[in-house]
Amino acid sequence: MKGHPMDSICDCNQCELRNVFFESFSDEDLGDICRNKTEFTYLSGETVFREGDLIRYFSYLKSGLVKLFKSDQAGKDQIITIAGPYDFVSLLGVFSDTRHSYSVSVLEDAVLCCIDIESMKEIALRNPGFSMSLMERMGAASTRIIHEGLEIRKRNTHGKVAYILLKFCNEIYGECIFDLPVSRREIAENIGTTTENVIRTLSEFRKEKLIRINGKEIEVLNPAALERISNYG
Amino acid sequence: MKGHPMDSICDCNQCELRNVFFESFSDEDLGDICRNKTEFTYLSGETVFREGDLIRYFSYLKSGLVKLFKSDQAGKDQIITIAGPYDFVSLLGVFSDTRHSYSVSVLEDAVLCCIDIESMKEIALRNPGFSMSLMERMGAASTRIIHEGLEIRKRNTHGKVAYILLKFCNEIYGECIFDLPVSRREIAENIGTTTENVIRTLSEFRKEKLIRINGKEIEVLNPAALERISNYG
DNA sequence: TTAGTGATATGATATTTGTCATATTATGAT
DNA sequence: ATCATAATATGACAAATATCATATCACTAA
Repeated sequence: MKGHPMDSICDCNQCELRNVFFESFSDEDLGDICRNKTEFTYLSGETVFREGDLIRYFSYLKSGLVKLFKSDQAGKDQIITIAGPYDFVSLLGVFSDTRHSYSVSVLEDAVLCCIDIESMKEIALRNPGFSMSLMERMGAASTRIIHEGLEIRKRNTHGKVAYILLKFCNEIYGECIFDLPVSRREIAENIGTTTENVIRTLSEFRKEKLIRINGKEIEVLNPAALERISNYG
Repeated sequence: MKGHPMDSICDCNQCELRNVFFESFSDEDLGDICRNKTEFTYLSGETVFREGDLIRYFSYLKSGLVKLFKSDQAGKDQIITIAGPYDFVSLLGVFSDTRHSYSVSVLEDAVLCCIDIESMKEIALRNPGFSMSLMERMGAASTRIIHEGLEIRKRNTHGKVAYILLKFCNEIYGECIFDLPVSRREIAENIGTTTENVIRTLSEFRKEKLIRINGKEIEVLNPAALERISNYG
């Protein structure tokens, strides 16, 4: 699946994300980026790229939600992280590898800004301030993923599920009521347990009135108690 | 603990690591690095820096073995990774953060090459090729840590212990017989289980003649079987 | 509509893992 | 040498987790 290039190419000068990623840019460099970028829209369920595909773009998410994941030989997936607006879709390997080391697929309709990787390298090479801020931002993204992995690794199943629910509340949606963008199986693939354990744990949280469940809709009724469980209760 | 600056400052021109980290350097830049770096030696058990300390250096390991770890409020440690020669000690946060987000201590007597962080930033800002190769190398380091975290997350205890033993064989020492540089507790802190489980699992591997144990000395007798267990047997 | 498939849900059970107790061996300090 | 402490080791048991079976529900395709 290739995504759908937008007819109306956005104007990078007006891009609300300019300050986030390209603050140190001159107008010329911004023009360069603008000419060498394509915006792609994807529908929920579509694949952006697969592990092993050639890297063509440096890309970041303007809107929507995607998952980064790896598949093993048995076909089982392992979710690395869920990325939202302002997050990078191409991680650090983008400048050193020729092929993607993970797959990306879309959880909620998404718009990606994709900049031709060779152009990106050229611009970085003649704009050291940009290289530096890129390094800072990509460093922060990697640090976040590493940190999240450690947080998950040290928790038991209850703590893991509480942790991921709070991530949806606090980081992804910013509210205590939301539609889960992933299946129970995907939660399991994210936190490293089985689908049944996720379902069971969610049911237990429901019985204890910590959350309300209606299919994909989740409401966190007692965030403080979930925090306690997440911090190992 | 501050480490012990070497009396004989090495000549970066002669440094065997030059090709690894600073390939794109001009002689002038190399001279700059050389003037702004200090080599520190540390003994096994010493601390290089602690989580929360101000970042003063960009540093990499010339020789020896160190652990990168985080401590929680209860004082329990979690090992992020074990780093060897040619590995970075300062990770990606080094250019964006002011304080270290993890601690580093020494497992085997180590020599660190430490370059003043402000000098490093200046040099990177006027040498975009260097920024780029730095980004590539730090990217590869982060990718390795993320990958290792995923590999650990998906294994059960036997698989985790087999995985870490094979890491010592294949990646750290390059032979099947070696002295464990870490305690059983540290292995547990690395793979996310308890000390008892590590000890028990090692004993089981010994009883099944997969390994030979003599205190810290380990010999892997059946790497193929360990591989099978690591790949989930 | 109906059949088929995948997601959610729950129970039963076996296995794995964590916890607690205890003993022995190393290691380091005085 | 002696003491204290940490590391290693093992058993017993409780708790957590994985596995297997089964049922219902939702959704898609024909």
